[in-house]
Amino acid sequence: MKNDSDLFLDNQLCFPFYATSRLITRLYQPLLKKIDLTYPQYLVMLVLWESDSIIVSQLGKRLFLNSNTLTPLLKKMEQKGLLIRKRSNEDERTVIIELTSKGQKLKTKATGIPNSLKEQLNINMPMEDILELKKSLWKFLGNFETIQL
Amino acid sequence: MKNDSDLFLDNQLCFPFYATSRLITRLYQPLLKKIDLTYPQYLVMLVLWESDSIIVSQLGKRLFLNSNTLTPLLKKMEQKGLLIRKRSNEDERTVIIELTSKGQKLKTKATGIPNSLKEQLNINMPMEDILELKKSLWKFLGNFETIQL
DNA sequence: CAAGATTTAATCTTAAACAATTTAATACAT
DNA sequence: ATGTATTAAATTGTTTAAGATTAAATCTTG
Repeated sequence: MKNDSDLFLDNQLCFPFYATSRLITRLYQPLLKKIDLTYPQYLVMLVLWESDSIIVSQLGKRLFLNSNTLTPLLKKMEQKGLLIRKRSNEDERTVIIELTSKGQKLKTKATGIPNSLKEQLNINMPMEDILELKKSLWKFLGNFETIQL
Repeated sequence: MKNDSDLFLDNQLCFPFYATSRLITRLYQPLLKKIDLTYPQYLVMLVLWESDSIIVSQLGKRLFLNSNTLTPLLKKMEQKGLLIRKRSNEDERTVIIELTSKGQKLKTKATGIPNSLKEQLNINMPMEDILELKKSLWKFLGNFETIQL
């Protein structure tokens, strides 16, 4: 069952997920800087642009994040004027997040981002990095026997 | 070209990578705590267990990390006695990382981790989270038209 | 060989992540 | 109804992640 090769970095399925996630975030960074958002902040905005208003726990379920991450993040976004936080009247434990008009308007500026990113991917992503990751992912698609999460 | 649905969270390929990566790291955490490692520290150990000695820049290429992340990480691991850092004689700019015997020995304790993780996955990962991610990944495998990185 | 460019790691700063704990509100069981 | 459990968010402390800059060594090129 246990195998020495289980500990090879290239046999860890977790690693391409970890590395790809960070590389994509890096690509986003210059684009998001133009609208003064970080990547996790952008994810919050994506949710709010869909729903306008949501309680923290539901937002957390959507993004797989807890209040220990979300609370400081949302406070920062409130300071920027993108949203407001208020306790619910029905249940004082819950906090409702509401998009402000400034937050609404930001959506217009954001519409070009997905396409810009695709261009970024070709221009600024080092080709060796892409190949490395494609190789990793391909390996796992081609050979499930050695997968280690 | 631009489409309103481009900004739907569920159309972002980046998100399942980001979320899966964090969920896997969370699963690792209790297992790695037993051998006093964090997930990125574990990745460094995986590389060192393969090569015993490596310079920082090469390690960075392997893990897609720069010195601004690696230097503090490696210093912490040096304090734990897992490795030593020393300047190369041939090129004083480069820093060589070498596994200590303590670092070597840790490998034995780590051999069970990949299998333990698979059990963790079944026991401790909330099934709804897994289903959510499977749905996301499936969506992208099934429909490349709407992919937004 | 000397000036400028490049490489390598370290430093500084800001922002996420997340475990563990705390605080407050609500649900619930006897 | 009251004490106990549960839930929601916030707080605290530690570790990553990464942009921007710095400092030192090495390479390059005239």
